[in-house]
Amino acid sequence: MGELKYSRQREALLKELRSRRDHPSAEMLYLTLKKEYPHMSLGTVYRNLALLCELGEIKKIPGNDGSERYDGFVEAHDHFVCSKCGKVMDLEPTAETADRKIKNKDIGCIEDYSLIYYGLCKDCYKK
Amino acid sequence: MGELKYSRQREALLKELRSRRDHPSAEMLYLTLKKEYPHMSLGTVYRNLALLCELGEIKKIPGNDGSERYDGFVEAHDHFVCSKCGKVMDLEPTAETADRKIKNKDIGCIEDYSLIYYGLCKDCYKK
DNA sequence: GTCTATGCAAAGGCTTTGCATTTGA
DNA sequence: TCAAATGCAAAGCCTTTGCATAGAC
Repeated sequence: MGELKYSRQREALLKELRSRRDHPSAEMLYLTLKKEYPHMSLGTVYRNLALLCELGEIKKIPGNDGSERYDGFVEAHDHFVCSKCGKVMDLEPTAETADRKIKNKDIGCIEDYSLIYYGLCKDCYKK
Repeated sequence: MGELKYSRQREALLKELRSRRDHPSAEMLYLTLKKEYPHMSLGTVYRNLALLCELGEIKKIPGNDGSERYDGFVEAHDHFVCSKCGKVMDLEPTAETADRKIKNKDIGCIEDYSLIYYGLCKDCYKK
């Protein structure tokens, strides 16, 4: 693989993702960034999201509506996804889960984990 | 919504899913069922998978390769997904995770959860 | 100058949907 | 008989890719 060159778009994307905790989709990010960079393309957003994931700068979360969500915070934490409105919220990590080690035993080597709770968020629960 | 009518295809689909623990995708199921029911269509597989999920008979697991995987066993348990070959394996549920209750507090109402570990399976780890 | 990143649009892959027909009760 | 389920194909949606151009070093 080649060298990594600076790109204004990539910097803006990472900055945007680090500034919000609402776990946006690629398109949500695209729409936001388009305001500042009118020529920004969706392809560039996807390419940089994939790159940033590989670099470990961000994380991908499977959304409930067919699109992937992105999280600019990589410290261990869990998520809650509202089945009705699709909102994604952060939860404190559970110690037991984070500590589980099965390296080289039954499974192989665990590198990461994703714990997602599903249900109705406060707002949707009321209705 | 209307009544639920018996369908040979749906029964075969559920039976197939209950008979294996490899968490197949819709297409994998389709290919298997096509042997017994040559006219089986992918659309029918998808429609019945969605229906069985709603009924709580099966569960959907976000795959690592862009396609969803299906699990015919709904008792609480966790999963391990190999980042290399895409294989999905079962893991014992972690008590702490399963017990977490946040109903009506910070979040809303938790109805379900999905805990997925990522890494390299035994086979892929060796290489 | 050279290689990476971008913009744009087309292509891909998985899933959903429309509609005429078949099937279960 | 009549709504539900199916088969088939077309349409949808999100994401990836090809290619010419712009930008970083």
